[in-house]
Amino acid sequence: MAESVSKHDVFQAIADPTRRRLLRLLGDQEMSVTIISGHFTMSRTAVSKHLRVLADAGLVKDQKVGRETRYRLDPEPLLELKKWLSYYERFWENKLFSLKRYVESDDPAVMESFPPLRVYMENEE
Amino acid sequence: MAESVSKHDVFQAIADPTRRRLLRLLGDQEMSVTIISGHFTMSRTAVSKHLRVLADAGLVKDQKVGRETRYRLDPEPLLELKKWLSYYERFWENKLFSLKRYVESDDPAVMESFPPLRVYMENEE
DNA sequence: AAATTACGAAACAATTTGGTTTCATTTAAT
DNA sequence: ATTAAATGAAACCAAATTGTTTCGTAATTT
Repeated sequence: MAESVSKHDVFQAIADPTRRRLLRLLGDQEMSVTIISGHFTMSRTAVSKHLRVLADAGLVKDQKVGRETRYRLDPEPLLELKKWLSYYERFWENKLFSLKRYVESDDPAVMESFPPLRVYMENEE
Repeated sequence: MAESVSKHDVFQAIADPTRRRLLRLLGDQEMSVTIISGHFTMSRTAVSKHLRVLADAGLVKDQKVGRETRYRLDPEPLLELKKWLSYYERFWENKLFSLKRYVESDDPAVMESFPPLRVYMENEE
């Protein structure tokens, strides 16, 4: 299961809004480059380059069929993102959730569910 | 709950590996700019600019304390990412999970759990 | 066989990004 | 009152990003 080191990483790949639109589009259906670029105002070549970035990140796969190249979504690399995000779950669970309760409750006792404020330390790590 | 339109979006903000390291660092503890930049080889000013990008995306909050500026994580904007990602859950649940079962099972009957291949249509949307 | 279609490569340009060094300002320490 | 520390703003630079147009090539139609 060796993760091949891709030229572009997922974080980089999804940073661009056009590429996020592409992923959505290809989630519905496999499509040729010309059909895909019909959904955008930019040139076909520009779309093609975005597809290349997505392919380098492993987010899409391409397949030659006759003279056309069809792209389809491969969501697998998004698992890395999911994993990265999961680290921050605890912050939502602790801080934000209790904050929401506090804001919505009007009950000062709820304040106790807050974790103590962190102390600023000079020598961390 | 009007989402203020931030100058930088979350996707953009987390695209840079340095900024992802910053988020991790600030998750542990609130810190001053000097202390933070002590964790990086680049200049303090460079780190400061990364912090600015994160702040523009709402991912960190800053607070002036005397002559120093302390930054802390604000994970809330990551919920947008989580929401975006959730769209792709169905793909993992369908395609990948069944693929994994297929690959690992050696049982050709498992093949039936695959959804039919999508037909290429000229006129979508 | 000739024309058309689908596509990527290449060269180019504008803008953004990610870094630097220098400088001014505010606050704290001596 | 000076000096030192903490920081952001500004000017600058190299490289990457995002787009364009032009061209060549392979496959399909006519």
